[in-house]
Amino acid sequence: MSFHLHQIAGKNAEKTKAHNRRVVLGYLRGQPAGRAEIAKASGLSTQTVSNLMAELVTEGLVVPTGRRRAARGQPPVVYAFNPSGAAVLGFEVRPDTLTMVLTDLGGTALVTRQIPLAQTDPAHVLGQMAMLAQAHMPHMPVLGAGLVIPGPFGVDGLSGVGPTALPDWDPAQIPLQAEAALGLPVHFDKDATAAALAEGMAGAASGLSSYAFLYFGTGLGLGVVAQGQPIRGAFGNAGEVGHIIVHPGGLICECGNAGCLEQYASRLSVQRHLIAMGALPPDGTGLDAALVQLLANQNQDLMVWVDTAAEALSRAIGLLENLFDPQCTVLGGALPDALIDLLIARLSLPPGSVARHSGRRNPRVLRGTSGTLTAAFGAAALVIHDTVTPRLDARAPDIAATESPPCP
Amino acid sequence: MSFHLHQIAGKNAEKTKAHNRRVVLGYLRGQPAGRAEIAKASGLSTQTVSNLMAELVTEGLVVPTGRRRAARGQPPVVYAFNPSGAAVLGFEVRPDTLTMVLTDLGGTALVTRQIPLAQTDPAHVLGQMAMLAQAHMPHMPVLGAGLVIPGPFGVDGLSGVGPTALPDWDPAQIPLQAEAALGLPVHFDKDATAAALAEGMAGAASGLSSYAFLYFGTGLGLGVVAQGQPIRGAFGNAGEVGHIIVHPGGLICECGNAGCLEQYASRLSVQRHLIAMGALPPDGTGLDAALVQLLANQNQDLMVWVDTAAEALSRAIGLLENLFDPQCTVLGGALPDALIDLLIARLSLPPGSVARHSGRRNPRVLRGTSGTLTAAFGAAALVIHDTVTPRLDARAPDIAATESPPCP
DNA sequence: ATATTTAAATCAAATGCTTTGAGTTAAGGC
DNA sequence: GCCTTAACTCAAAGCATTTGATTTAAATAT
Repeated sequence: MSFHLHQIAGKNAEKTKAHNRRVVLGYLRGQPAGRAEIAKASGLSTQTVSNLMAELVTEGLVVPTGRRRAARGQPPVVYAFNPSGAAVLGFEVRPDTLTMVLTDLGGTALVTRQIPLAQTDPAHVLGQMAMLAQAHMPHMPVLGAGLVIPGPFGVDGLSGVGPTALPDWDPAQIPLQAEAALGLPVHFDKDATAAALAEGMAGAASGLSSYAFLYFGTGLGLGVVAQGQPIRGAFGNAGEVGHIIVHPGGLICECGNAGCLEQYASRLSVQRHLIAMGALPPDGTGLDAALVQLLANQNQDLMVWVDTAAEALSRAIGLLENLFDPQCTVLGGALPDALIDLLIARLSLPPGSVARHSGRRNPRVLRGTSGTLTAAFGAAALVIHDTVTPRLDARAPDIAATESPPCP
Repeated sequence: MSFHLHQIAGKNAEKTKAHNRRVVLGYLRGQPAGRAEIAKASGLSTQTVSNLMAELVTEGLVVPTGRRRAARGQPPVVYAFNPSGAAVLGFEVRPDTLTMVLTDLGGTALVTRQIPLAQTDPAHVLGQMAMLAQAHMPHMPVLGAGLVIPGPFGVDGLSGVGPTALPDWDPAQIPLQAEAALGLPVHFDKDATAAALAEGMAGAASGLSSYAFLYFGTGLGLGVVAQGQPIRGAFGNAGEVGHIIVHPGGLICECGNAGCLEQYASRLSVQRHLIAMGALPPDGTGLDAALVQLLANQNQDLMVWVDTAAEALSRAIGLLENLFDPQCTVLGGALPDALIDLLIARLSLPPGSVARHSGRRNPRVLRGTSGTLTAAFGAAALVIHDTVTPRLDARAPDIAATESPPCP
């Protein structure tokens, strides 16, 4: 899988059927419904929906839940999406850890495993992944695997440095190698984008078609879903929010900028702050426990950081609102819930934002799924998303096709 | 047309054919090709491509350009996209002016008209539009009309104020009314998004699938195309770049923010600066002529503005790069070419950007189409884009469908 | 109670496109 | 000249959706 949209593929009857299956599944994931309702919503004939439903029931992806007696007429047989009908794998690779989750189609964890990584070369890690997967194969069918790593990919001065560096992980090669190693279709993406999809599937953004997800990993990531589709950009690096400048002339970042958001609002930044204040040992261990503790005590050192971080985040969220016009912005990832809640409470969002819309139905900012497994669940969500969301298929270029013509 | 992606529609044989037509046309718009090549690129059979081509040739959208003798085997008959095969209309409505362009499918102008608007109520303006269209109907088929207005739509404190306000122009109603008035399919969007599509069709971004277009209108707009699709956001307000904060604590903007980009880099900002410097009469007339003149003289007052604007733009472009990961960022719109060139020359882009990518093939920033007709051409581009780009069709909700479930 | 109305679901063609496989045409290479 | 390669065409087959007539089942009216 590459990130450029090379050439959109043509369709035939089979592709059309696959599309319609996704339409039906996607609708049913939102709410249980009878066949006639689905037909009306999708524009398909009831007969077609009947045929598809019969297949989906056979496969176990959908289950009838009895008749609904509502108005006149024969009451419809209501069908519901069956999360237990199949499973998916999600892998998150970080320089020091490999995380695997096995979830059902609802995103509910069946198995979670974390193992430390001594080496980070793809061959070794893929071997570990295959081993883990082998050891936890469920009885239900496994539809595919998601694989996420921290971004950005292939950026001078950003990718090779810092604690998230994974050398030799080429986005163009890895998915194919992973498919070979796992024997499953593999969906590859960066952690924040995947985490955003997870949030849209079962979390705070469920049911939304346009939203932004700020992901606290080591740094700060961003996944944006616009009109139901994740934004990936030309090289899969969209959403590199950690290095947007919120304080011109502010703290120097290793990326070369001054005043990067990540310097003010990230795990690393709070860790550094607490070490400097003597609230954490110099090696920075025990951050999560300390955060919970300090938060409970309303520790002033922490509050100082919260205010600074909230100011920086407010600017960033204002930006995201004006650039992406999301239904809402969600904050989640590897920080304690209570801390994220506090950050949200301390936000002062800029007034000049398209988020102040008369048609708005959602809060501007919400807390999403927290915890260190967020990205791995996101990886699983990549597969689920692919299963239930209609899409435009791309075709890989065959022979030395021009990848992107030069800007004239 | 609404901006929420309500529910994706199912496909049948006819829809499939329409999709495949777009695939073929889209490929041919990039480069002339033989049928076998198109088949290979699209994954369709040669027979299908043959059938589609026969239709497209009959309709005049595609023309054979002779055989290409290349390697062994029977030389392919090469077909080219025929821009003259049909025409499209583009309308731009501003509070004081209605602009219409009639272009061929290559985006080349056949007719351009501007008329002043005394009233801005939709009924009157739609009447004027119908009148203009009527008066300039070409002999070739007209595929549709694009209609653009300045954004944002429905935003408290932004939409109703300032020189771009068009009260009573409801994005949910206008397209339908326009279709009735014109008797053509109408594509509605905000000016900058449409202008971006135009740039991707024939301008600096042609052939690119991910790019950002900064549009100098009265204020400063942004259109973003990601993976071939324009980003519109939940309410069609994505790309409201004028009100992102580039100078925290800087100049007060009427939106309520301090330090908005628009205060530093826009027609209004340079106009205000030149008036303050006495280089322009207090009513601000004659801006364009003055700009050309002052530029030729390397006027110091103007240079001061250019440096300030370039600094603000550099920050904004850095942001866009990190958030959208475009192949390049294009600057265009209602400023003289030479001034845009100078702005680009004076940029100092931040180093911490995913644009510093090893796979990069395009300049980070380019000048695009300038002139006051940019947005109207963009409106026309909406129709052309729709004609040649495969898409996921949405279905309008039928009866009291939940438009967007509340963020839980 | 019984008949009527309304709506869902099924059955059995029919329809629309795409694909397949055999055959034809036109060029380069030996 | 003959073989190979590749593009293209023709006719039949295949796949999935649609259409129109029927059946089923509940709410309402008589």
